[in-house]
Amino acid sequence: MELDARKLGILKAIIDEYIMSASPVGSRAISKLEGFHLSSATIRNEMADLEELGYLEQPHTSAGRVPSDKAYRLYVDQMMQKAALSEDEIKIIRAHMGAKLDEVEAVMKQTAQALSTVTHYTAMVMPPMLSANRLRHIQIVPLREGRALVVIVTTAGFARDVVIRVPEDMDSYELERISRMLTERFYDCRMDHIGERVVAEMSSEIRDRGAFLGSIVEAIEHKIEPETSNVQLSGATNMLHYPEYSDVNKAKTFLAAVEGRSMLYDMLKRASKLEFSITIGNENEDESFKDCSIVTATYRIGDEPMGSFGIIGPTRMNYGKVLSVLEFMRRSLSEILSNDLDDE
Amino acid sequence: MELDARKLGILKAIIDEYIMSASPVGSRAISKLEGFHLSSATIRNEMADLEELGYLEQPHTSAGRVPSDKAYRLYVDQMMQKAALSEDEIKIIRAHMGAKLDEVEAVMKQTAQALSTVTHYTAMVMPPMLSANRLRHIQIVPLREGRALVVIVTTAGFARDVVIRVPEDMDSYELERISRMLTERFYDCRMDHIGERVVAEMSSEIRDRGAFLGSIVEAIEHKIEPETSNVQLSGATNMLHYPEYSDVNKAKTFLAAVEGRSMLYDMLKRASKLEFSITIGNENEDESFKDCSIVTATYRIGDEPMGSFGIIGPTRMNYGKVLSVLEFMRRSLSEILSNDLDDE
DNA sequence: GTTAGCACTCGACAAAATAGAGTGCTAACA
DNA sequence: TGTTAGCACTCTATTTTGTCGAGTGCTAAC
Repeated sequence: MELDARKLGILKAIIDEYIMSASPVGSRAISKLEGFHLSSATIRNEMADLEELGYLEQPHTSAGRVPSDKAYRLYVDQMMQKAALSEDEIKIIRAHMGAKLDEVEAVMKQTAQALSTVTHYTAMVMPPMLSANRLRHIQIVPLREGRALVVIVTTAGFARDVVIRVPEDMDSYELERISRMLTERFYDCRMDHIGERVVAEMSSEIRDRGAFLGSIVEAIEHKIEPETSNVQLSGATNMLHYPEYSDVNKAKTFLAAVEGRSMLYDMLKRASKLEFSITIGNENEDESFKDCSIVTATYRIGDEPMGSFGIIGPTRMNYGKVLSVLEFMRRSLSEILSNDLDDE
Repeated sequence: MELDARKLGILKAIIDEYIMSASPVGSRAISKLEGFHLSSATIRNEMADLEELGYLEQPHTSAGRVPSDKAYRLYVDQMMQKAALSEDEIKIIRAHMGAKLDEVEAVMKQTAQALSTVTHYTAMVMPPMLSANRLRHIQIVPLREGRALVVIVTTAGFARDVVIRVPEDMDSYELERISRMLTERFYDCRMDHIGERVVAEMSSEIRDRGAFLGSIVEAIEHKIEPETSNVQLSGATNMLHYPEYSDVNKAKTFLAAVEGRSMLYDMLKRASKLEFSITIGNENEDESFKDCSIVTATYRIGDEPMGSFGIIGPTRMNYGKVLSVLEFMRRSLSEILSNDLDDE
């Protein structure tokens, strides 16, 4: 038995219907649809076949049928059509992304909010990696005895800071001197090259300060990547609208998984290697997302991938719409951030 | 009719019972309690009185009775006894607060987690105000044309940054010069005094740069206060354990109110004027917290109040325990942050 | 002032009845 | 051979009904 055009059509119709209604689809509903001139009995036969092939599932005898993860995968890969954004949706996004984009943090937050508002799902956004940014300034500020704060500023207007230990015998003048030297020497150097260059160029010069320089390099490399707490999350409660989560326990599992944000961080990190990615239900590694689909996109500045963002929704998600939204947002984001970086 | 000792005792027993069980308390349950040698009929009479006085409510004829907000208020003000922390609880807190407290951000996060884990309610923590901190360093780093990043470092190892506009004709040397001058001049100055001192001492000197200095001052004053997004939240999903929130809609309202964190920010801000505060049910201004009680505490460094944190739970909250936990945490926090500031 | 007794109320829960959506199978049809 | 009408059957969701028990308020007696 194979998947001929008619079966495919029926499957698509079932999925579309189920995405709308969230309740099992029966043969009669399909047979009454425009475009099929088949009786419900015929549809029933086809549905039985589709079930045998693993594309449909029956919650119990005599309910309608529900698409399996396998069906969604097929749908996403071959049958789905992208849904253009409506005027209203574009308006909502513009409202969030307009004006005052001075701080990148704010851009990320607005992005997350726009995404969750437009899609009615849960949105997550990871801020840009600093790798492709260039260094503007390093400042080592002595705090209390034995501690200093390293502040690093990059082209895009990011400041990152981290507390390091300093040798007791190092006074504030020396720290200032080192700050100035590092800034001068590595001005406009790509952030992800600083580490090796420091090691290569400087180890010979300041031999007895090796350990100290090491800790600065470590700090820099560590701060290139965003942190868990920087992942913006928005609309987690949107999930409670959906019948899938009317059971409080399911809701709890989902919300708890999302609350820590470290799982989201990992997912976005992994996703940043791809332009777009879709993982459906059981394709998700984590148990708590077995009933969810996760769609992500990666935004770039120039050729460089900078970070990812995505949508988490029920497997019964409006994939077409979500993909369009992500694509739109990907472009806006790249634009906004490039402007921030280059001109204006 | 007045509230004699016996009525008070009965009311306290009812409240204690209801806090434990979450279900309406009947007269028999009370009469069987140690310490009352009264029949259920007598208790019933007293309960009828208490209801008339507004301390008890009846969900419907012939359920037991439930304490009103007024009753909780009385309970908290006069009858409650603090519950000492158990060994286990102290252990949990120590586990969170031990070690690696280099970054204040991390301390705040751990605090929130400790609070929510120990109490099983929702915890919120606001990071310290910078007002009492002293300036360590100001650096103005030119970014693209017409924009610069102001980075401010304070004694406690905080760095705050903000993008400002700079006059087109101002080059990086001048910015460096101004940075150095500001740092030297206001080194060790309290953050909340810098604004006025700049205005008082410097306006005459750099007359034509008034607007520019103004924007720096504004940036500093603005960044003294933490931002909405800095409020740490933990255990929001804990609320779903409680029968009060087994209704998905109630849960949704609560979680949505909490998700934005701006409401929490406002509450904590207001609370930072008091050592401790308890608001019960309807005492909360916001509609979404009408079924909650919120207990907050303010931590200090030396004499200076620095920030607040608190617990949100059902009105039927274990007030005694929560207060003890907050008190304990208030002390730990003050200690940890003082160490961070002063010695080590 | 306290208490035993009693009729009454009301929600929670379980069992039973009903409705309806959907299925699979068979036999007839084109 | 593929399609379809018809029908018996299955299963859930919903409603109805009945029962149980906790709790109350009131009265009368102690």
